[in-house]
Amino acid sequence: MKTTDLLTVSEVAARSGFAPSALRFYEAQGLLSATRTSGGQRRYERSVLRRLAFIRAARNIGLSLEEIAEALAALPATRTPTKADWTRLSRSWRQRLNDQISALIKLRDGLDSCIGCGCLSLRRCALSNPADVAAGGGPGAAYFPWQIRRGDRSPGR
Amino acid sequence: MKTTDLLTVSEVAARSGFAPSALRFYEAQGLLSATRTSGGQRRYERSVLRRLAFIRAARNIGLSLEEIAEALAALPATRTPTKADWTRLSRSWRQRLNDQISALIKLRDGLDSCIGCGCLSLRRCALSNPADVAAGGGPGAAYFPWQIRRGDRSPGR
DNA sequence: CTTGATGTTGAAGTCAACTTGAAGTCAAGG
DNA sequence: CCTTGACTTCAAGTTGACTTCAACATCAAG
Repeated sequence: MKTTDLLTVSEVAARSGFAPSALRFYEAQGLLSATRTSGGQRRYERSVLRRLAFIRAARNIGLSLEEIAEALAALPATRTPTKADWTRLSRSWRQRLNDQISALIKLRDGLDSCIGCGCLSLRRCALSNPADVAAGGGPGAAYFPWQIRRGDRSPGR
Repeated sequence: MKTTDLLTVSEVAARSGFAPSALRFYEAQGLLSATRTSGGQRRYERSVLRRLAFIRAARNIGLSLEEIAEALAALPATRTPTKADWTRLSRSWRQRLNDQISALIKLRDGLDSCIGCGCLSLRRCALSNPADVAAGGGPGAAYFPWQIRRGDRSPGR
C-alpha cells in the first residue's frame, strides 16, 4: 500500500518495463519530469506511465529520442493529449511506417529480380545501389538509430 | 590507362562508393583483402568490386558486418560464387526482408487500431508493447536493422 | 536508532560502423 | 632529384541510447 499515489523509480521501472537508468536518462533529456522528496529522490506521478507508453510506441516506430522530445513538446505538457493531438501524430507515424515498408518492399523486389541473374553489378544491380531505404533522412542527421533493442528488460547486469 | 589491372584504394573508393577509410576498415575486419606494392600500398583486384557490391547489398538488407563476414566466409573465398551460392543467400535475405516488412505492417496496423482510441495503455496498446519489431526474434539477435543510411558518400570530405 | 534496500550523482563505458587526425612513407611527373 | 598528391598505420573520436560504476545519501521497517 502506498501512502501517496506517487511512484518510486523502481516502481515505474517495473510497471513500464524501462530500466531505472533509462528513466533517469530520459529525465536528463527532458522527456520526463518527476517531483522530488525532501531528500532528493524522484517521485513520479502516474501520468508518467502514459508518457512512457508514448515513448515506447514512438521508439517502436523508429523515432529518435530527439524526435520524441519534439513530439512531446508539441503536446500539452501536463494535460492528457486530446484525441486530435493523437490523430495528428499517428498520421505522421503511419506515413513513416509506410515509407519504411515500401522501401523494404522495393528492396525485396530488387532482390527477387536479382535472384535469377546473380549479377551484383555495382552499377546495374538494384540491390547494391544506394536505395532510399533510409526512409527519413534529411541532410542533417545522417546516423541511424540502428536499434530498438529489446525495449524491455531487467536492469540486472 | 593503367599499367596493370590492379586498382588503388582511391580508385576502388571512387568505383564502389565506399570511402577509403571504409575499405581499410573492411580489410581490418577481414571482409576484403588486397595485395601490396613493395612499398606497402594496397592494390586491389577487380573482383573486389563485386565483393563490395555484395557487401553493400547485404548492408542494405540490414546485415551486420559480422553477418556479412560469415556469409562471405561461406562462399568460396576467391572464386566467383556460383549461382547456387547466390540463390541460397538471396533466399535467406528475402526471408529476412519479409520478416522486417511484416513486423512493420503489424506495427502499422496496431497504429491504425489505436488511432480511434488514443489509449496508449501500457498493457493494452499494441503499439507500446514490446512487439516483435526485432523481426528476427531468436533469443540471439534482437536488432532491428531498419535502415541503412546513405551507403553512398563521396570520399572527399 | 540502526540497518539494508533503494536512491542519488557524474563520469565513463558499450555497441556498430566508420571517420578523423597525426605523423610519416611512397609513387610518379617534370 | 624533387615535389606533390596519394598512401600508410595506429589511436582516438563520433553518433544514439543507454548501462555501469563508484561513492555516497535516504527511506522505511523494526
